[in-house]
Amino acid sequence: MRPVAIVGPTATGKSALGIALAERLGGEVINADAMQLYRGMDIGTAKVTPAERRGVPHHLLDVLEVRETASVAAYQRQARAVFSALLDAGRVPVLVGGSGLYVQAVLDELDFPGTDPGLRVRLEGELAAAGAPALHARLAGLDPDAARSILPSNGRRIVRALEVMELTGRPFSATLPRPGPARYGTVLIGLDVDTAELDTRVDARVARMFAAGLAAEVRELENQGLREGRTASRALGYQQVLAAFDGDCDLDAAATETARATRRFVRRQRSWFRRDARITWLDATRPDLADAALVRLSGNF
RNA sequence: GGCCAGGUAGCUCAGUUGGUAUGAGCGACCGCCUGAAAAGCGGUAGGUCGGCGGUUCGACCCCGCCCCUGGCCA
Repeated sequence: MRPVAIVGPTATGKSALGIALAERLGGEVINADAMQLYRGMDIGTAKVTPAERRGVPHHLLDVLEVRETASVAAYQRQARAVFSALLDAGRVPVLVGGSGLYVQAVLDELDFPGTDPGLRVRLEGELAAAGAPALHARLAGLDPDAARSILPSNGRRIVRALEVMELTGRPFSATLPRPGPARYGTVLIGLDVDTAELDTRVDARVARMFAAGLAAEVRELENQGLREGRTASRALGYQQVLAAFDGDCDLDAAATETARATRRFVRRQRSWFRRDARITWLDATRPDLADAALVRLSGNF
């Protein structure tokens, strides 16, 4: 049986489908959601509870502390190691998540040429001092191709391009993911829901998170260094609750803002996944969802 | 009832000493995406400038009346 990846915007039921498929295929779930890597970020990331997992093993959940910075490259190494181990053991890998780059890092031929914290700090200092356009001009002199594909205002990507060049001595020249088949013969299934309906689901889900004690969860994580966490402190819901703790707004406003930001995130997830022609899309509201997904997996449709 | 302030983009507001609104931020829509990706970056569409009259070559801007909102006084 070929591995399967379940992708798509948030709040469409990817986790539940992943568990259902794993049960029926003799598989195990591998998380491909950047924020669910964090230990303690449960309510706000809608992480499946042990009970909901129904005994299906889940990998790459709770592997980072909130003060640690997430990294696609590190994730890629770990996820591929799990994939290989499962395949060796005759288990079916079920990759589930909404972080497009993370999914791609596992399934496509992406190489990450390394990083250097000291160099990073230096370049970010230069970015702060000179501004993005100045660094972009330098990039244009070193690697015109890269400069053309990165906007002069996008400081972050400019810094990364310069870092790679200083590190490797070669042009950054972003190698676009080849439009080939996915690694391991993985079948990609996309879940989506009509926009108006999904927006309603998002609103309901955010309300549920706040009612379930998201604020208390954030308070606890704050004690564990959430504010120093470069990645975790930016997570939807967490970011907004921290702002409320700072007195910028009350918790109701934080909830409203979280819902709004999540809707925007859904749009961005769609625009990322839409361009991947390998994905077979299913309407997440159909009652026979798991069966429909299984049909795609066996290739008889 | 009287006085004052205000009514400009979906929202909060700039602005025009009368000459086709360079409007801004947020939102919306669309897109980009290689060690922070629930991040980061960009593009586009939105306005009969509260209504009706008047003055003027020309009014969002001046005048009159009216409507609405907030405040103060009775």
